[in-house]
Amino acid sequence: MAAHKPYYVTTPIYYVNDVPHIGHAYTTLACDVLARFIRLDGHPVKFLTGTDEHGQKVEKSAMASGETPQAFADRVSQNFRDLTRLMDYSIDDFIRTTEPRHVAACQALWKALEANGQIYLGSYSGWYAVRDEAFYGEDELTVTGDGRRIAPSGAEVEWVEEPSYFFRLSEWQERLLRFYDEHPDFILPAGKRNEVVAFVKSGLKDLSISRTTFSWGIPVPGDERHVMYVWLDALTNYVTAVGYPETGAGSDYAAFWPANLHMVGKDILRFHAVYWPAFLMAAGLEPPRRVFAHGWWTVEGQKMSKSLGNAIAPRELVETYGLDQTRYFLMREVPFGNDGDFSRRAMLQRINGDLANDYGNLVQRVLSMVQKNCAAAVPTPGPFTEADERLLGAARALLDSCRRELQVQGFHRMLETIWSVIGDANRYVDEQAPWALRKTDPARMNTVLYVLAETIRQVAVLTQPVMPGASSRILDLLGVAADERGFDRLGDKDALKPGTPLPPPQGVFPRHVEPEDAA
RNA sequence: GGCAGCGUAGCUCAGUGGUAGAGCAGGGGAAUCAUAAUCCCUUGGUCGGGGGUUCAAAUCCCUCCGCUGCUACCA
Repeated sequence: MAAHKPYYVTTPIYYVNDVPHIGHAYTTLACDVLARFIRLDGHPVKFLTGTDEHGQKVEKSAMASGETPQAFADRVSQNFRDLTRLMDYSIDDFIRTTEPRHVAACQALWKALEANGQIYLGSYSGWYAVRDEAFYGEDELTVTGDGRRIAPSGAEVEWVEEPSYFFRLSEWQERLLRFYDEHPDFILPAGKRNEVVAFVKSGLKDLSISRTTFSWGIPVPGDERHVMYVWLDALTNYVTAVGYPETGAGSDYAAFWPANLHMVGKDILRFHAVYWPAFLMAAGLEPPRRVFAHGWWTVEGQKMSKSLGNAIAPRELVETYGLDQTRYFLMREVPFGNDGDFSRRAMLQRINGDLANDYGNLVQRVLSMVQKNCAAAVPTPGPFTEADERLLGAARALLDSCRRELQVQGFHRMLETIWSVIGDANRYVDEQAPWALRKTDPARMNTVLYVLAETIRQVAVLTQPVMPGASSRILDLLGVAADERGFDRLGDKDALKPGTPLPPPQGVFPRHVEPEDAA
């Protein structure tokens, strides 16, 4: 396979009406881990996130706070940029749907659809809830005593009828089904795929793709009374960012499209797995290679909600537990794709058990012995025993297993695999008892400590995508230069060099003690 | 209502025909290099209930109970 195949991964663009919470942080984190992993594996990566800034809700929120929609969007979009810095996301681009490049791309895509006969003017009517920006079916509504109609969400609806452009989605049903069939891993996890297929099989209706009831959006080319439907606008960001409509040889589009992965929350799967590929195919463009729908977090067993006020701010987590710890927990605690629960107890278990005790203490106990007994330098190994080879072999096998897991977004299994080697290493320390060898067989002690240090190097290189800060400190402690930390250095020929001077070890993963307990 | 999925040790989950598993939690022990961390041993499950197929079922079929998701234009 091409060794330097480019990889393009995207987060959804976040709606500026929201305040960033753990859910946003989670989606982007998963992409970041993937992006970092693939870069370390030697591929060019484009990692995109951004904000979705159009729509009636934004218009209304802006008005309510006495701002122009643009000023409002500027202000709130910044919250998501700040999240990038807080979480140390290695993004390559941050797109905003109000940027000129995006307006141009949307209008170009619209024209392409129009030129292909995929758009027609009709009219849309139905019960509409302004608050929800959504139409509801007659059967979904309840009528109050005074004759008002209320949507399931509690919002009042009104009858509206407006001219609207439609996309011929109904014509794409068979093509989509064939596409799902030919690309069985297009939608992950598999359960979600089945839902989407069932939905498409149940029949597709044409999709209203323009609105006239508000103006904060991208004007429809040639009919400026209409603005584009928010999803057509929003989804297009993925091609905007690779320079669409410039698609020629040498363009970013040519290099990175189709995207390898759109990471999304399970609530917006349909837009990405049905409408988006249909839009693209209808415009003569290639659909993305994969859409992964991940699950939601609950907090201490309860659903996150505004009314409960229990949404977790990423900043609070990072300040309380540390960035690497937070990133590790989110990627390790829950099988990726499932819903999961965030609890203080589980967090502490991961921080103290997995990080402080297993990983951190392994590094500390090994490097302390090296510091004291090997003149503060990488020791010189003698011949390797079977046990030595076994541990080194397990460590060297990690890269392949990690690759395999990440190919299907198995973040938790990747970490599980790495931790099995950390467990092997701790057992090996106990079995070999280098503290006893110090007196009986110093040469053998050197070999044991070398094997351990090299195992830790392998592990630390591989934990970089999840915990960039801590992994980097561990590699510093091992005397590995900053430019020697790619996956291409995991082989034997780049193993630790005996004699390399090492700094005094410092704890990398402190135990977390509850402030109440400490007092 | 329809379609799909799930229900396995206290907790989170793996296991899809061949003598019930992991991590954490609980109990006992060893060691002392290390962030009192580590290592070993161990308690614990009639695999949601019932019926069936099979030499053999957590695993296949039927049925019942419970839970969840999807069932179009809300990020």
